[in-house]
Amino acid sequence: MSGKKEDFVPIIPGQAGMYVCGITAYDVCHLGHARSAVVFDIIKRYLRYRGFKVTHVRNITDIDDKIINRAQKEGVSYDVVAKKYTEEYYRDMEMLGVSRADIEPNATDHIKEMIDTIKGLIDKGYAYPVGGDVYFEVSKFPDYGKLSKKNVDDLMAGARVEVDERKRSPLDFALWKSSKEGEPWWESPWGKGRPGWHIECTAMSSKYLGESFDIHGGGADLIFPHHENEIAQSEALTGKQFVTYWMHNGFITVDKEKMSKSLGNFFTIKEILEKYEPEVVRYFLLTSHYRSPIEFSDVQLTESELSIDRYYSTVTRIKDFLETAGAADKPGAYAELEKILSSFKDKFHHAMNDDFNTASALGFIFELIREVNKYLDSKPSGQKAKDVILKTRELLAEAGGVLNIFNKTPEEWYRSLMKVKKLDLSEEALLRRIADRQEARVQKDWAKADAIRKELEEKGVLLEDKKDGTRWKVKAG
RNA sequence: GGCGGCGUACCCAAGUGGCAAGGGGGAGGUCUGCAAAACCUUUAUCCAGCGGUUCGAAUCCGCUCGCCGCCUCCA
Repeated sequence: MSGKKEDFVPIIPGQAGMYVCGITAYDVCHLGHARSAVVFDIIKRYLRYRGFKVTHVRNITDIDDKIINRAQKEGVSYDVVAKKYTEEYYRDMEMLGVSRADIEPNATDHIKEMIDTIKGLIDKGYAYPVGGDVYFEVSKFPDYGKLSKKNVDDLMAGARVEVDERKRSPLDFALWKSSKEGEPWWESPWGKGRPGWHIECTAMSSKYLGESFDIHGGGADLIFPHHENEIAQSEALTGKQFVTYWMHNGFITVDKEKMSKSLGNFFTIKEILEKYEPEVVRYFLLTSHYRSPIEFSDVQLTESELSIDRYYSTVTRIKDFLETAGAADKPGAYAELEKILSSFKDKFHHAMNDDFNTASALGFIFELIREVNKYLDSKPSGQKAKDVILKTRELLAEAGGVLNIFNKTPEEWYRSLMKVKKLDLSEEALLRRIADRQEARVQKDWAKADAIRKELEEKGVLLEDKKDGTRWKVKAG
């Protein structure tokens, strides 16, 4: 609300109530929807990791003009459309490692709560019915505009031509809309109709999180009017502060412009997952701070893929080391690595405590990656060396766990890459060629060995000769 | 027009007034049958520009330029 970073002080110590605006289920989701979901998934995971008991509510708007339009176009009932795209949404989110919210309410399951809320607002004089509609009277709520930092006069000056002359002011917004012929409807004290968009969040958040709660999130485009209107409705009704912390994620851009339905410059999650591994997409979304705009491009996705590959290459080295390390007590120069290890958690927490700075947190992860590689290059052995490496693995897993990335085995990562890159090569055929090449290498037939390596590289597989055999990986990037 | 944000190397990107993280790329090197991976060195005397505050500013203030967003449905 202050527009600045603030320390998190929950209403109930140790707990956090978080409401995040989900989607309107009228079409498939694009990357922008994914960003919002991933960002708040991380926020929830981190708060839990730090010991907060988080109640996460994420709504689905399943009744609205766009849904009705789509249903009419397709000649089906509105709930068929809503159900279809809700399912698509959950499928996309699961791919991206977004966990389910604790409560995922649909608007249409809360018509009664909404009607009660609207009745309350009318009783208190903040809303008025006209015909079958009910509007919220903005002029009755003096704080209107406090979140978006707009003032009512400016809004009035900029108001577009108003079609509905029954409204007392162009700024007044609908709490309840009477239904037109052929539209879905619910019975209400004002006749047959359906709820306005903003009221569901007020009714459902108070039902599940109380009249006042800690965090309310969503995309930056929801600040006005959606969240402003929620504040007006909620605080008018209860007289209490609605939300302590408002958090809004920035946009995905394409050629610097906001990715959006209306501009038509969007990429659906499904399209992107045709070309990129889901973890790549999630990682990409974490490489910038959540409030900054992030430019969507193949170059950036490819770099993300390379970064992840670097991570898994190191995991492979760690695994190889732990399996083959000798007993000879030669711990080598571990001081530097130990230094990084001992400060890693603090740095990671510090980054995440600072408004969930995932980009900075990733930086620390790669700093640790470099140090452990350096240490492994020194060819250490013995128990001390193993302990240090085990500690490294544990810390990497912990950080990756919070961000819900880096949690595959390298084998899973390469198989997944193989699939998404549609390699014209089965794992069996690949292993056969590696065996062929090994034979050639034993014969010191370097020409043949190199030819096989080249052949596989052209198919998208890279070979790395190690002391005890050859490793393969799918060429990233 | 009102309100808000952004501008850091070849690209992406973090940066809480005190020697400019991290990733990708480039150049050189170590290792290797040759590679790859990994590591090392190097690639911003400087953070859009100009002023100001300060012992000290990418970080605070002012102005200028450029880009973007919200003000209408929108993650």
